[in-house]
Amino acid sequence: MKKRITLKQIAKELNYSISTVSKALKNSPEIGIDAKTKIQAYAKLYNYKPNNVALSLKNRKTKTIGVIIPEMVHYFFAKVIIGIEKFAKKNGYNVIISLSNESFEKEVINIETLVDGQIDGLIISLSKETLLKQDFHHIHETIDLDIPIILFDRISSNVYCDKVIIDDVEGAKKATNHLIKNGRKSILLITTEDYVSVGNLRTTGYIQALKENNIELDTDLIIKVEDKKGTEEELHNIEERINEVLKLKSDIDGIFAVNEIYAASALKVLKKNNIKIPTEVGVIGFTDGVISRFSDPSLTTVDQHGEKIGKQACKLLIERLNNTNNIPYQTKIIETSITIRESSK
Amino acid sequence: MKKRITLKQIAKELNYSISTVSKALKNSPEIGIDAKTKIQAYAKLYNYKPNNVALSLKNRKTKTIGVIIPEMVHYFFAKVIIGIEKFAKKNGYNVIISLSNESFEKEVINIETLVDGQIDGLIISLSKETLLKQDFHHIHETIDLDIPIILFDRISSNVYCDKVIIDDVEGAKKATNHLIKNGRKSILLITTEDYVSVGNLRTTGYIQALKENNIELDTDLIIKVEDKKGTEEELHNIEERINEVLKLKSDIDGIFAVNEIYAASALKVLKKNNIKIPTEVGVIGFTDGVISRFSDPSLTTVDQHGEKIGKQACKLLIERLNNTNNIPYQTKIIETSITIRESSK
DNA sequence: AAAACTAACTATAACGTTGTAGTTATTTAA
DNA sequence: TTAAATAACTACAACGTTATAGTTAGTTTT
Repeated sequence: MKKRITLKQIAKELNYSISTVSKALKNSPEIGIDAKTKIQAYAKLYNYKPNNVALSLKNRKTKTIGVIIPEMVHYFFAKVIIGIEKFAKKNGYNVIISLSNESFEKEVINIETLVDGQIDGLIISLSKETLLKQDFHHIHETIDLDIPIILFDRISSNVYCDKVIIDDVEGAKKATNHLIKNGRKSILLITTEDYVSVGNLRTTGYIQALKENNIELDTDLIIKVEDKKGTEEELHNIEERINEVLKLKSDIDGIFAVNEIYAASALKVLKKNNIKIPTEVGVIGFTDGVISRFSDPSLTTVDQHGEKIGKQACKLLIERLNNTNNIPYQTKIIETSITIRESSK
Repeated sequence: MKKRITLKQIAKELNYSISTVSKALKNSPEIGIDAKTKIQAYAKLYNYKPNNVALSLKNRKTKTIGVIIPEMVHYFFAKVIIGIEKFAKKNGYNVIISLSNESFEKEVINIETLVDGQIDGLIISLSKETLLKQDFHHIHETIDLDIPIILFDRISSNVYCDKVIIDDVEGAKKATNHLIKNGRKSILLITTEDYVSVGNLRTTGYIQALKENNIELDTDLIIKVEDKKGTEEELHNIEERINEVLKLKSDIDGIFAVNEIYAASALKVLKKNNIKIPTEVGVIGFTDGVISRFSDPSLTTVDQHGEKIGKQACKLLIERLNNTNNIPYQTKIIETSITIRESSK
């Protein structure tokens, strides 16, 4: 009903010019005390708020940050968004969220729509398909348009921009070492195919940890999962493979899974085989999500501190937006930490 | 580097007026074929895209929908957002997401920022604090400003607007009936304090189901949890209370929990007491999330179909945005369904 | 008392678009 | 052959804001 009031209307009503009203509301010294009080009172009464769209047009900035993530139903990404949102709000920025749904095409479309004047900068975690294709033209084009991009977690060394990642190698090493310190020697790794950068790096960390502890690498102890969509049958398939390896290698005393779903699957298979956790086999996952917390036994995990990652990404972006002179690109590494629960001890 | 090109620049470069360029790109019959081809080719070459901010200002609509949810790390809300996002994109709308974090104050601030010209309409699930306070002035003010609001899930009958909900009473009834049909008679209810609307309604459904099956209501079988933030100790507290009741009432053969966290807690306590699931006690939760799917045994749940809710909410909103003549407010009810898993059979 | 200054305003342009209302030539009708 | 019609454009205003550059009237300086 009562539409939002504009400067024009105030000006007309109080018989001042638009400029006077604008300046009075900004408390400019150019304006006399009488006019100021009158205008400010009127504005307050009618709850004047400047129209942000007009401001965006004038200032050529929207004070909005776009975020594109591969999926929503994922503890880690949800946490990252919380971090971004908090930091953004605190600095007067809004956040638009888009989902690529792990699809290259959707990622491209999302970027295009957002770049059409909606946002000042972007924070992106690349989709699996993009990583597989190694096609980053959409990212490059956006950067060329002078719209800064921050990549997090799912990054590529072929893109030059600011990045926020965890040290996946280090995290995986910590996880593996944790199991080794518990006296475990035959550790099963459940990871993804190599094209998923994080899976790849975590595999590397696992291998390094073994080497540093003089444990010989047994490739039969590595399960690489074709990681598409988490359908029921795919899940079943994973369990099947874990089961097979477990039968084949009866001396397995530890399992390191590169995400919590694989870790939960491992728990299930172990329990089905009446293998005691953690006494006979210790299990550790990656990503400290709800599944880990509520599984039985609860899962020891490598915590990625998603909220910190989000905050850092947002910070990098806002810094870049405020600095017209080009600062060199940075890659920030967020420390992981291990949360020890029942599945290992 | 290469900033986005505008109509003005094209006009200057090709020696036409801005209007001509604008019309040529819209394929207006007013413009000659020569000019059209030249202008369109040039625009394509330089990848002209209209500036959305300018369009928003001109059209007084932003083609953006604001969404405010109480929390992000929650399967149900994540699913709702997916539904909203999909439907919005398909209809040329973008989605801005804000988090109220269950706080009344944040909810108010979020609405204020979004309403400042950023969005055409809002989709909101109210925070617990708002529901407790019963203060809806911010919602009313927004509606007064002619900005349509759709409420979902956490609604209030004191607000007049479009709403999308599930039939919580019906869903709880279904759940309770499911247990009863399995021959269970002494069913423990784990619910929230009454001010949380959904908890309240689900309690009602439970009571109704008992009544319809001529089972006498035993209030000792109802645990009402003070539902604040899911801290570790609060969780522990819940488990403690379940344990007590279980000890006290040894004939309990079914448990209905109004969310999946309570259900998971119940599972834990049962297992600790060596009570067989589902043979001795059947368990059913509400919300079909990851916890239910990955728990052991996996949890039977009432599926709220969050994505459908999101889609419906978005549909209602867009319909209202397209219809200037006031249609009466609607409340859409999304059917729940039961997903049967190992915890009941 | 003319020149310089200042206080308190207003006009204008610009951000990028688009729709309406002109303005030219050129062609057609009477 | 003059009026009317048409094709192919351009000018202008408006969306809401702000910064820059005026414009007044009144006050100070000399």
